[in-house]
Amino acid sequence: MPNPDSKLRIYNTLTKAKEDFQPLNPPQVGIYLCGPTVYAESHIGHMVGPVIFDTIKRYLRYSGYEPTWVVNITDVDDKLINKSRERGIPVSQIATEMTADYLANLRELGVNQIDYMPRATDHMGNIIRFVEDLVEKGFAYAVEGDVFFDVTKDPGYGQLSNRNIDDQQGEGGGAAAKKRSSGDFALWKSAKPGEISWDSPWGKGRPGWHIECSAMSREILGETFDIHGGGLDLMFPHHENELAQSGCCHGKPMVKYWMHNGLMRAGAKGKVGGKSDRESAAEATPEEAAEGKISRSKGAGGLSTLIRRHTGTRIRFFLLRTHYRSTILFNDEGLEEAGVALEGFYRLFDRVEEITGKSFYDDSFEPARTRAEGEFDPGDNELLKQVDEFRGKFIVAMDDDLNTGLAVSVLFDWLRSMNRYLDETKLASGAKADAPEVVALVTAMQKMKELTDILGLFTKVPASGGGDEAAQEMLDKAVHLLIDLRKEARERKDYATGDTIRNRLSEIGIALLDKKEGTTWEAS
RNA sequence: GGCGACUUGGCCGAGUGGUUAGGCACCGGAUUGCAAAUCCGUCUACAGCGGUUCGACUCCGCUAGUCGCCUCCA
Repeated sequence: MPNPDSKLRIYNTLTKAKEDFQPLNPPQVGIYLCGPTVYAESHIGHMVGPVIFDTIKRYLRYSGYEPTWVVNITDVDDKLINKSRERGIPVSQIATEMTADYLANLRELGVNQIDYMPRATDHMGNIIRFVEDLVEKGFAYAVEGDVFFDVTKDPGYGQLSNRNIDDQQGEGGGAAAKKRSSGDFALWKSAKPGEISWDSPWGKGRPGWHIECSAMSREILGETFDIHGGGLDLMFPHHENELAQSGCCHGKPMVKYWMHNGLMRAGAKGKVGGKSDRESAAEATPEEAAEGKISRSKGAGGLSTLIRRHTGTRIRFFLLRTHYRSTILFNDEGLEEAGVALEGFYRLFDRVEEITGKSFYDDSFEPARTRAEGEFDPGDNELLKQVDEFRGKFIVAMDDDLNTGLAVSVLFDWLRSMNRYLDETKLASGAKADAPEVVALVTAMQKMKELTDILGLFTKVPASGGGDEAAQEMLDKAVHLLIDLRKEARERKDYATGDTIRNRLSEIGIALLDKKEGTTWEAS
């Protein structure tokens, strides 16, 4: 065993219970997360899965495992085809653009742990083989160029989402008439004239929605792997169908642990439920009220804009403050507050850097990379005893189904403890590096870094005052403050002061322009 | 109609059968030339009604409300 101390427990959607995490082939852990269909720009809801799984992978490695994480890109499907028709450009171009957008957003949020990002269109042969296999084994049938999965052949069908085929509302659509039973779903869809297509034993066509995940996960992670994740909305039909396809094709379970993250809701202020909701709903703008659940079809705003305004770190922190399985109510005030909360850490890191000369944002503190390596003896140092306790609490929280919210609260206690220590020891910038107080401080921060690295927080220097827009606004206000001071000085004929302000600003690269209607400024 | 999740203090959000979550905001104090920051402290809780129990916010039931999925939304 890589780490006999690991007591990680994970909530498994399939069994609806928290289970001890036991990988199939330790120390290896295979993780597959359903990625986006790249037909439009991503919104914040698309980041919940990536951020939590990025954290899960970091934590698994910290716990001594060797995780491999796959996120697929679905780059061919009906919505892409529609978009292509709308915009008059090829499907591939839309996919390329939107994939780039998605990747840029991931990068901003510090999601950098993905090992493979397979694209459906790169796995066509693989997908077709999978469908052929299912047909041969009698789980699927071809009708006029389409191939459907026969849900009646799978006695376990519905186990993940706990549904009964007979209870389901029927489905319309042109393909319905071809199906043996209404619950059957498409594995392969025949191409209409002019549509993007690939050759197959059933004629020209494209894959159905779910099959690409079954084919690609098998290719990279094997017929059975450890963790499969995605948003709660994918549980049915997407994951149910994947599970059915792969299970029937291989005669064994596809996945050991199914993990589903909660969905975001666009947020009016107030509670999600309860009495106050009626009022808060009334306060919401019609746009907000109509939005409800964030989804592409309802037009949630571009994520890149949000990142520019709030920074990726802030958004990541905001997501990690809540447990991954709960609904996150998302609004601007929430992000704003997350930013305020984060400030406290930035100030601590500044204080510490003053004293030690070490930056928290790089690897200056040389944190341990695994839990085993990070074990240490605090001796009878009061600070380090506390640190050891915080570290233990943090790990317990993470072991309990990735309770990042609780883990973050430990960080806040830790923060206070560090500030208290700095207040009491009165350490300042001249402190000797080998002074016992400084040595303890460095150790404490090293431990903190060890854990914040798991959450992927504080890995880069914070942009001052938030994103670009916020910084611009702040700069503008600051310059106007100086303009006002200069005006007051000139009004009492203190031209020396007035000119000093203008000249000094000019040296910085800010030109003041005196006009009839007042003074403005521009970057020179 | 079927399946499922949820309801914690001004707001956001953890958690537990009897013991301080945490954050933001507020208030009091320490510190500070003033302010900020920091520290200390206080104050607002577990939707309603029943039941189990020595004891429930935590378990069970009912009621009310909110939310999600039910063929292509992460």
